[in-house]
Amino acid sequence: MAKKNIKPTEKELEILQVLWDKGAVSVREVHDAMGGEDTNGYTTILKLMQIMHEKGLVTRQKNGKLHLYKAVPSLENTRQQILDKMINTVFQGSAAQLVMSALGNKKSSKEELNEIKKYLEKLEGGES
Amino acid sequence: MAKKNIKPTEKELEILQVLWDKGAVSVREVHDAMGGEDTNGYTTILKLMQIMHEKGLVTRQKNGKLHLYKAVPSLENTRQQILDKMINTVFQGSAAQLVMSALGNKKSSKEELNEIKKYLEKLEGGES
DNA sequence: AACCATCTACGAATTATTTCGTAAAACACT
DNA sequence: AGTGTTTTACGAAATAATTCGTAGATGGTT
Repeated sequence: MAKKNIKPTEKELEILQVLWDKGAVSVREVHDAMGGEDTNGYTTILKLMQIMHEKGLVTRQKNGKLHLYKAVPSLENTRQQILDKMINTVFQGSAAQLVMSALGNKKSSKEELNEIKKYLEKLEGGES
Repeated sequence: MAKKNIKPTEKELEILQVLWDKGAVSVREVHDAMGGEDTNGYTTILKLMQIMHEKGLVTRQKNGKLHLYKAVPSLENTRQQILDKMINTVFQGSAAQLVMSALGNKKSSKEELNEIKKYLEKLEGGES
């Protein structure tokens, strides 16, 4: 059992978003990216990120006075993780149902739909 | 503002699953369906359902000694709700990305893939 | 060195969620 | 009416997640 697979909380996910987007950043940058003091207190974000560090959700590195944080789990893994769970708890184990719900809902652009179609064909080609 | 859109918690979602599946059922039925006393204490489920009633997530009706509960939010609505949120928080607003992640991950059966393809074509046909 | 702005550490309050024990009510059956 | 089983009501404990205040550390600037 190599992977611990710690499940990020809601707020932690928001922070991970920023880290995935920006790479190695300071608490302040995250705080700003999330909407600044109007949205969350600075020390709130700081604390959260410290907790994430304890949990192993992020690594950090000193840079002068401040710490630069990086996400540990990958965006892809985390997506899979969350998708799997959602498929099981809300879509009765059927990825297809989820897909159709997702498409029916958001009016995706033609390009997006085409992209998906291509993707589907590739998938079908790959499986005998 | 007609809809309140109360967000069910994790456990509440599990209960809603059962209600969507079975219609109008007693606490005991839900409790059983969720794995019985090994999984959750009876009064835990009861309490949860009482809270859900307060929140308006379920309605209930007396039937002799017991209450029969029904889900208020629809399965479809709830799915959309959760999907939307997930698309925004983890898939950068792109339903297509979610779809492809979902398909790449779970090896869906050929039938499922075909179903999706048909669905896609219908969608494309519908939009000029 | 003294000062200032910014950052970290940390404890603790607050809020949300889940779990459970206990007691009273409801009904069925003698 | 009395007993037993099942259900409800309710309070409160246990746990998890979020928020914030305060103090001390750090580095830059004069």
